[in-house]
Amino acid sequence: MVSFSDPFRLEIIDLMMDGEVCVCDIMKLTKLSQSRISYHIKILKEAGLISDRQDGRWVYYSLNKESLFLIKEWITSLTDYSSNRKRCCE
Amino acid sequence: MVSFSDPFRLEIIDLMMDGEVCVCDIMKLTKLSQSRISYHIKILKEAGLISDRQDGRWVYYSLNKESLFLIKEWITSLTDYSSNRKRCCE
DNA sequence: ATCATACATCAAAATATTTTGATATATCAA
DNA sequence: TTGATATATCAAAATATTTTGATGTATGAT
Repeated sequence: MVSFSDPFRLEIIDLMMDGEVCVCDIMKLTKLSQSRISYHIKILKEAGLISDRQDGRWVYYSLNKESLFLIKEWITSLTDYSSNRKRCCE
Repeated sequence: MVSFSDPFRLEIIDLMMDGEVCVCDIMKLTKLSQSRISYHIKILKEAGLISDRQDGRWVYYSLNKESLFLIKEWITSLTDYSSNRKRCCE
């Protein structure tokens, strides 16, 4: 969740919408530098949001649907549980 | 989305799960300082994630279900569109 | 009118994140 | 085996966010 916190990471996530991308794809599509992309990719990977698959010199990244699903479930739980019960400092 | 990026904000959001809370509630439940809470509340408010309602000296905050729903839709679009089509640097 | 309470705001300090540029590693092609 | 490409990693610099403590504002109680 906390790894969603950077606009460039959101951009990278959006690029993965329609399938696998390699760092070189992201470079072409975003004009970000290579090390900058690797840095953000690392954060997304550590958060479990993306998966990687190496093929030769390329590493393909794609969204990890399961973790995205878990986040959706968390958001659902936030709103569903809410009974609008009021509370305050006694 | 970017406003989810702080663990204390996530904690505050979780507290709002079961209804409205005021800053004083959050203070009691988290032991964060008042100005610290106001700071995070402000960020959540600016992101449209929470709504506020004043009642006398108290301000009650609650989750904005619509904006949470929009986030869920965005996540859904990320995974649903994905046809796992491969792509690479030509 | 005065005081206490609830919360907001502000500037400075503390801390964390991001960017950059250099270098490292692995793979493939020639 | 040499050279080029794809990506990772690192340390320093740049930048952004968060925390703190002080002060401000509005409300309601006495």
